[in-house]
Amino acid sequence: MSDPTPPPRGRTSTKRAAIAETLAGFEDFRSAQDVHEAMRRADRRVGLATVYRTLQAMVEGGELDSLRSETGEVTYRLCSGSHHHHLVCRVCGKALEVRGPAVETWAARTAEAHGFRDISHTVELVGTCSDH
Amino acid sequence: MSDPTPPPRGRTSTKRAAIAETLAGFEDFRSAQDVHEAMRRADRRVGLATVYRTLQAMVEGGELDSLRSETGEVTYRLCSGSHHHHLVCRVCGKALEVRGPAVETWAARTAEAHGFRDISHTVELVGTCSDH
DNA sequence: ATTAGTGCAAATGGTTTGCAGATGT
DNA sequence: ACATCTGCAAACCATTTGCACTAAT
Repeated sequence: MSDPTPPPRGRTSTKRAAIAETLAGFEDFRSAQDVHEAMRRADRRVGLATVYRTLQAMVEGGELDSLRSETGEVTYRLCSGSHHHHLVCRVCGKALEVRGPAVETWAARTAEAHGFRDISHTVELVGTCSDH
Repeated sequence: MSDPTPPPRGRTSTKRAAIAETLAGFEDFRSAQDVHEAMRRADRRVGLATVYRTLQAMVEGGELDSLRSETGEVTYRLCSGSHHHHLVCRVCGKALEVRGPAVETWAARTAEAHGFRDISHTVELVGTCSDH
């Protein structure tokens, strides 16, 4: 039911490029506020609203992955392509991508067993990495 | 490192009992606002702040399970005891408890393989149930 | 010219907090 | 009495929106 082909974007945007670039400088998930602050410090001022709008658009366009932090803010990171989940360190925030065929299968089967359609799943692992 | 024994509660609270009772009338996860509203309609008025405070206390005391909805609000439900995950209908909100030994194992192994300790995981399945 | 993109400030909406008064022990 | 519990209103804070303005095509 969802359009697999990302709809055409509007005209080329300077800010959007700057935001994407800033995001590229990070390894893990950052909030819109983080991105905005980072750009401010780098003297690449952007309106906070623009950051929010752009980030959302990028997620819809499939360029970004987003997830909700434990405190409830939405965080973003450049998309790596194929479907995967995250293993996040609760101390340093480092996030590793992990793939879990076992989980995908389990999710599909479980959903089907209960008569659910169009299943999507959220799987996040949080732990303390070896550096802590 | 965390105290496994729920710390002693304060004195017996009337409101807390009312809130727990209200929550008992629900099957799936409800937000603090939902609970507050339900109580208002049942003529068991309570301050919204009290609902928030109480709900949080109950989660800490291990009486409630809480999770964040897709829109970011925190939702609560009486704890059912053993560890499990949820299969939620995106249309009616109905939530089924599902157990996934496969997922637990996968989570533990994945974490270990990357040197992570004290792993906890979040797994939520969202789909459309057979009634829709 | 046209229209999408942007900034700013104001509006939202869930959640938290400060504080005075009610309540259980 | 005394500490905890409550309610109310104000404070918070991430996010959204209205609107005038700038810039890409």
